Amino acid sequence: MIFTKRQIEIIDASKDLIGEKGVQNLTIKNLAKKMSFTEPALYRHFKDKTQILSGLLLFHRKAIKNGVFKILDSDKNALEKIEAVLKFKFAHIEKNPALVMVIFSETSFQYCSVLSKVVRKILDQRKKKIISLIENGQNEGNIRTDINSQQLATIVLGGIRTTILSWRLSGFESDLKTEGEKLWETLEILFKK
Amino acid sequence: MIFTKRQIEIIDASKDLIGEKGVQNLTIKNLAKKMSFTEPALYRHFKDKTQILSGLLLFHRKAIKNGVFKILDSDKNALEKIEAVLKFKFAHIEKNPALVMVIFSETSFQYCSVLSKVVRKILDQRKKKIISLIENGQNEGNIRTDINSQQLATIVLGGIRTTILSWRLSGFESDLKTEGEKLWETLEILFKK
DNA sequence: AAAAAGTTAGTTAGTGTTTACTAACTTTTT
DNA sequence: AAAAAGTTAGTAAACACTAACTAACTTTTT
Repeated sequence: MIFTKRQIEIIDASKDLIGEKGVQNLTIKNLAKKMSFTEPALYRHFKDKTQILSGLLLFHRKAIKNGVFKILDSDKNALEKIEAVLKFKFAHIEKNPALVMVIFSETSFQYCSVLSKVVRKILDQRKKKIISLIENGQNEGNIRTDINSQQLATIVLGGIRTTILSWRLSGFESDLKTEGEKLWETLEILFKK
Repeated sequence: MIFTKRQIEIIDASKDLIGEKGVQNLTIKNLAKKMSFTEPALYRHFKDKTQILSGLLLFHRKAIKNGVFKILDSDKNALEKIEAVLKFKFAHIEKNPALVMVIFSETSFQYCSVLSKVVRKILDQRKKKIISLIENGQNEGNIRTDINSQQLATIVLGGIRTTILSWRLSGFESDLKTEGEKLWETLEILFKK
């Protein structure tokens, strides 16, 4: 999955369009206008619109993966890693609100098989990663073991989701970073042995 | 907010269409076909498409409200009420999957002010109700007080959200009821004093 | 009680706009 | 000179919605 310069420019413009007015604002026409060239020119770089959107998804997944990888590779304990990942994600999302809109739109993509597969894969991998982190924490003796890792992961993911949703419904005006920190405090208390 | 017979039929048909293939499957054309009459006839009953969708939202909110009201009015303690509300909601959603698709689409509606207001109001009220329930539980001494009600509500809502999302991504094949019960077990352990 | 007037709920036929996308041609880059 | 990246001008399909009309029923007037 290698993108050309222009493709990345287009992906970036798409992200901006979505950030401005949601997924339905990403039309070929608007995209061409934002890129300051004509609609057919876009098709020199992407086969169709779906490829642009899945490009956006994959491009950012790479970025997130890299960030998370560094954290997982560090010598922190599992609980600290979860904390770091959480904070990293909130920071990334605060910088790229458009991403949330795309990921949150599983609904819209549910019947566009290409996109729904991409989204599902991303969500799946994320869940697996959190589960294994929690299991590490349980083995280290930092996380309670009276609730299984799957269920604890549901709580983590849910907390993230709800926090981001509130932020979005506030028109991105509340402070996501602070809310993220509050969430972490709560999770820490709930999870500690 | 009173609906005629026909309006309720149309709302029901809308629900079915959305349930079949998502929100974007709800077009005037499809709706007319499902109702076995022509498109313009729809406009005899609803001013425009937005009114149909917000009708769907409001109609079901009423149903849910009634169900929840009975629970809140019962003589259970707060923790038991939360449990009952949770189970009631999972049951209602399992019966009406289309509803989730609409509510989950805050994204899609974010820039349609009429619908986003309706959705936001629903989510807001729900949150308030849960917060006050949790506070009751804290006063009764059944729910831990070292985490404030707002944060605990985030955890509850998040858990619900994630559970439903998993179910949806599984193509509605996993058993929502069972998953809901598992979630409750977890929440009960986490919340108890 | 009968005619006139109005209402309800449907029809046919169509509008204008937006959508993603394409064929054919031209310019720019290498 | 050839490939890459742009243009103009267009397509077909989908979209929400409307104008004009009508059959069947109800209400009002005489």
